Amino acid sequence: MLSQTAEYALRTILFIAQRSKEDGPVQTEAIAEALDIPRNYLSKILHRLARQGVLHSTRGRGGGFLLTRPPKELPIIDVVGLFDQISPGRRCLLGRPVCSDADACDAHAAWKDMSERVAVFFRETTVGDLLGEAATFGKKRLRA
Amino acid sequence: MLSQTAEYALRTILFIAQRSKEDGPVQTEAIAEALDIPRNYLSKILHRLARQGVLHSTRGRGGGFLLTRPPKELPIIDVVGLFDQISPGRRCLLGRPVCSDADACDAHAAWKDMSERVAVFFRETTVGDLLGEAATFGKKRLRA
DNA sequence: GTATAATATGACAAGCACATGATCTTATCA
DNA sequence: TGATAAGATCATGTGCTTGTCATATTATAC
Repeated sequence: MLSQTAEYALRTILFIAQRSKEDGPVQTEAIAEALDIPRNYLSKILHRLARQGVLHSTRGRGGGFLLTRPPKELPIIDVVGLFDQISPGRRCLLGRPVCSDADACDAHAAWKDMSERVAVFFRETTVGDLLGEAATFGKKRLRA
Repeated sequence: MLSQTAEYALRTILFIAQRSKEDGPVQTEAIAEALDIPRNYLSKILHRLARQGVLHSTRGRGGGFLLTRPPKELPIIDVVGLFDQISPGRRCLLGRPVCSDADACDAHAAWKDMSERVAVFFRETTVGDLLGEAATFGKKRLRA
């Protein structure tokens, strides 16, 4: 479902969210070792997350990475969306160049429903939800 | 969602299902041209579909490919499943080596629900459904 | 101001999905 | 039995994702 890179990114964000609460900035080396991710590859992922404003990086002694937002305010689409294309109108299952509500293939309605569900999941689930800091995900969905 | 190869395979099966009704065995060349799929690449896909019993191939003059089953009895998982891994317990979103109902990450329940929906779609939708030969798909889902 | 700790980055290589080109094999027809 | 029509197969190429190695850059500590 997710590319290797996007999965690395998501696990990394979750790790930083937890670890930084007690220990402050989290170093690349610590993440690489804890999550078994190649160090330099991870470094590039971290850099990209920082460039896009999800992480804040500081260099030098005592440096590392911190979240720029509280976990509950960080939807996971903001993490995986940097690496994988999740939502933007996943194309027709049958590869038809045009497949809209108006001009639909037979799979269109059911397929659209599912791909929208997936998109909603990534948009509405936050890093905080996945950490169990606030189990709001299930409740939100049930109430709705 | 589907790999390029699996999409080729599905479109090819749909094309053969339609075309063979009137014209008998369908040749690689005709499919390649009509669907704009590289000829030799298609040839390998066809060969694989034949090996797996979805298609029947005949060589020589008048040869080509035919479905081995009526479209309504051919779930699309039997086509795309040869090329993409659709269902078998899509792994944990967070890449946890173990992520079961018993030992679940916080995303487990919601994620499982969605991946199961996708699997059901591929299992219960047939080639016939997609051709509109029998618009049973929507009806089935609505009745259920 | 030099040593050290950390991120940043450029060059490159392996592996896979996708694709191409050439050739081999099998069947039909005259 | 030779020409032709078709699928089968082998070798190779290309681009992207993933991963590696080496080095540059920036900050802190003493």
